[in-house]
Amino acid sequence: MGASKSDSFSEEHNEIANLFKALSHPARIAIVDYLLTVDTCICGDIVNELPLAQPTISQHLAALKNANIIKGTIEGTAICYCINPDTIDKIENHFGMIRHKLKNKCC
Amino acid sequence: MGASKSDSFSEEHNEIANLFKALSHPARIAIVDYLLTVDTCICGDIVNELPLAQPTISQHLAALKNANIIKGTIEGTAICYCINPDTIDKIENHFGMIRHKLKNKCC
DNA sequence: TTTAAATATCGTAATATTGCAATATAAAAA
DNA sequence: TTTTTATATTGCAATATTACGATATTTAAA
Repeated sequence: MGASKSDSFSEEHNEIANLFKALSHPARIAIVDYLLTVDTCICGDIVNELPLAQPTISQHLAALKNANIIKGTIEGTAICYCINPDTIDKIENHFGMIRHKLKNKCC
Repeated sequence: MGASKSDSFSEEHNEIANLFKALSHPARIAIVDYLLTVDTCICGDIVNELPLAQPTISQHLAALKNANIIKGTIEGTAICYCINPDTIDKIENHFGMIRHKLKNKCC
């Protein structure tokens, strides 16, 4: 075996796990952080910010985009990426649920 | 290569990425969900709830414990796991930061 | 049209994760 | 002490992720 048995779990559990997986690498956290720090929607200068080669960063951006955590629009030869607030909301709501359920617990 | 270049990233980025990695599998999401649903701190009956073998669940529990997302206390031959609210706080604070930084952005 | 710039994709090697059978460990019960 | 119960660890096979050089693609500039 080795593959994750995603078929055995609920759609919701798979969905939220995939969001976390998209955020489970320091480079992708750094990309999100950088997108939040720069004032405008920025483009490929992320390559200059991170100690990774351009194809690697492109892959990480694709992973974030695939999970809807960022969105990008074509701008000449560049692509302008920015955070997708809707997905941030979705994750925050999940923690809201956790927080709510934790209220009546023993720990 | 293949290994993550964690040395190249900040301590903080690695730490938050590790928290997300611990939550990046549907089985571990299901475990957290179950721990939140059951009224008391529960023990090994998670094995009966999930479509995975006991050693696999033990591994997932170890991953969650290693990330401080759950904590466990020995109770006879059983171990009583429950959510660690402090770590939930830590993750929520991260999203609070994101939310705050998003306020002044263009997207 | 040719060149330059920015990003994506392909191919591949190295490493990590996932899952489970078999086995070990540890404490309660008989 | 022996057995049972609950959990952890080991070893291994299958799959996924990470990283990057080489190359493709696409659009602006010359």
